[in-house]
Amino acid sequence: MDKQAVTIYDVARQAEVSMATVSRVVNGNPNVKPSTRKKVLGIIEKLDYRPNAVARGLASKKTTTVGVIIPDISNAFFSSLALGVDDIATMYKYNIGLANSDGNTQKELTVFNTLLAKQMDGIIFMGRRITEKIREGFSRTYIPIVLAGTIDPTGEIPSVNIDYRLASKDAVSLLVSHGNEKIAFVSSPLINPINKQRLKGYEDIFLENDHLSYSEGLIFEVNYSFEKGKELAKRVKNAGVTACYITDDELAIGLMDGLLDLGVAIPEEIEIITSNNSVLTEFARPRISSITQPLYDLGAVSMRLLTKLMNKEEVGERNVILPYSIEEKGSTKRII
Amino acid sequence: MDKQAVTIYDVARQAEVSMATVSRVVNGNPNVKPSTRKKVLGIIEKLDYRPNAVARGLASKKTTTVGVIIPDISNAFFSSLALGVDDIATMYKYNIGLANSDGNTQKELTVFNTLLAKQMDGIIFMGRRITEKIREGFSRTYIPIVLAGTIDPTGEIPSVNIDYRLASKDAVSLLVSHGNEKIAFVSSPLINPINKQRLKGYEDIFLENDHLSYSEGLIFEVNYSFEKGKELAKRVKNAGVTACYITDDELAIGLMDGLLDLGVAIPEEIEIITSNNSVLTEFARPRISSITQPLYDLGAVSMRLLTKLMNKEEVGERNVILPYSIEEKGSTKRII
DNA sequence: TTGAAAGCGCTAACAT
DNA sequence: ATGTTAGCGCTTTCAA
Repeated sequence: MDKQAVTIYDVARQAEVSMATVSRVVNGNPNVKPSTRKKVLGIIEKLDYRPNAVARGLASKKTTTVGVIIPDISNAFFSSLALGVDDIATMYKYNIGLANSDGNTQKELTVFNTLLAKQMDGIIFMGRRITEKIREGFSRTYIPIVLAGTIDPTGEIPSVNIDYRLASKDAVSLLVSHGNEKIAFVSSPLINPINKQRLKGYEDIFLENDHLSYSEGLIFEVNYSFEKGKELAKRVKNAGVTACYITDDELAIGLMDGLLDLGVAIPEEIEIITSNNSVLTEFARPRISSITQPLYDLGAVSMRLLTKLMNKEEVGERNVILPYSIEEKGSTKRII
Repeated sequence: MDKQAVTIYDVARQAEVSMATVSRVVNGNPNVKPSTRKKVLGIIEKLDYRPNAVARGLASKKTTTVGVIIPDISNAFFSSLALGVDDIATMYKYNIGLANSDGNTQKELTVFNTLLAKQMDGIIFMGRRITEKIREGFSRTYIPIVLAGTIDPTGEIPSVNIDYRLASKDAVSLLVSHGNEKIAFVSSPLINPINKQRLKGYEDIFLENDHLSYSEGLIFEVNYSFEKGKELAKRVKNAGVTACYITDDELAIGLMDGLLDLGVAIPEEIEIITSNNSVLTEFARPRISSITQPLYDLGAVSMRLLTKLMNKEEVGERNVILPYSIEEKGSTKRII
């Protein structure tokens, strides 16, 4: 049936050597006489033989495939990480087993289990938060797991992130330096530990600036999405804020969109700064000032870390923190 | 080493049945006495046994995973398709083996081959065009392949698309109905068969409208990307066009961005309509009018088609055409 | 440098 | 309804 019915045995027979020898040349084992190697290679070419990775996986207990669990592949933030993961995976000859979790706790667990069943050599996990269930799932296996752009409050699981708290503090600082006194903190669900960190960064500002007063009324918590941001515009406007720090780009674009629809001038009347600097911030008008996270690198470094873990190499810091910066664009005032 | 060292044999022994019986209950084979089934299930639970999918794959010659080849996972167009693919794959109990091809012909072939080596049950291919090399690769295997949002000019390979020619004709028609006479066709590389179709749609307009004259100077061909679109703005403006049809959303946003920077009023001075209606068109200001392609469905239907092919079910049309529509937003004039 | 042979964990006839 | 027994295609000792 399968056109690819050529097995290692066929090659061995035609090359008049044993399977073991064929296996050796395929795997680059040096203990093969050059002349035999050449002969085997010739037959491989002639027969168009390609090793069956499944059989290989069964025999060697390695699949050279890593699972990637992702809340939403169509989200610019996560897909940028995924690109970084894929590139490094390819570089190290790994394939990707992709699983969308919809950010659904139950589904995260399900896909994690099927990924385990498929014998992934390691797992990159992206999620909004680490639930007890998934943590328990993680603890039932020895295969390495790395969190990418995802915080485990306990710090037990290797991860790659930026310092969200410091970054949001810096972002809000910028707004403060522009003279803003009523600054909104617009956040996707605070149950997400990253958002908790960001809120702390926001609160840090009030500790250092006596003339500012913290108010519950300045905290807005909604769901992730363009639409939710848009719906929020009226409330934010009515709160009388002159600036907003926002935890998600889509949310930020939605909010800005809503504000513009309400006739609010940006940045003149309300300044906006967001968190992820995804391409979306470039596409909006005005362009949205943002914390710049190294999205691609977040994914790439996670995958690199995972390769080390899979190879049982020595790794220094298992909770990697990457640098960030603040990029001022059109949605904040340009102070001269 | 592995915490998951439990095999079907362990379960069989403890449940005091044969491996075959365990296999039967795991696979839902009805030929098992309820009481034994219950006993086996109990042991499975107790031992936390999870079937090894690799061994299964080797024995059954089915991996229940499908390969997805994608030019750029971080591109909104493709990642939306990918989401549709993933959802339907999950629904049919398939996993996804993802491979980014960078739109690179050579890499497409490489990843295709590794996907084959990993014994994917089927492949979803997204690309800008089908090269002879990849076609040859396809022809060397019997596993089903479906093109998603990708045209094979020969129509040999099963595919799911919209009627790009008709869609672009409709889009340009709208511009004509608004009184525009100099309408630009701004395209990513025309070597892409989809763009060729679109150009034909654009040309169809001139056949039906005698007062319009086709001119080479109205055709702009650049690379995919926001930046390229932006760079193009001056040339487009200088060409004196009053409207543009654009083949890619990022390109459209870039072009619009560039035009706005040049002080061009949109849609008053130049109307813009694009092709993919990705979320980006919502994020831009003004929002960009667009052909609406059912992105998610393009992926979902492709995957559904692939499941039929993998099951050797009867399929009516192997080259599926999905409906599209035109959505007028802020970048085209609203005629009352 | 090469070969023989024993699995890897499971499925799928074939028997019973 | 259940068990026996070959493999699936490869890696990997262990010998030679």
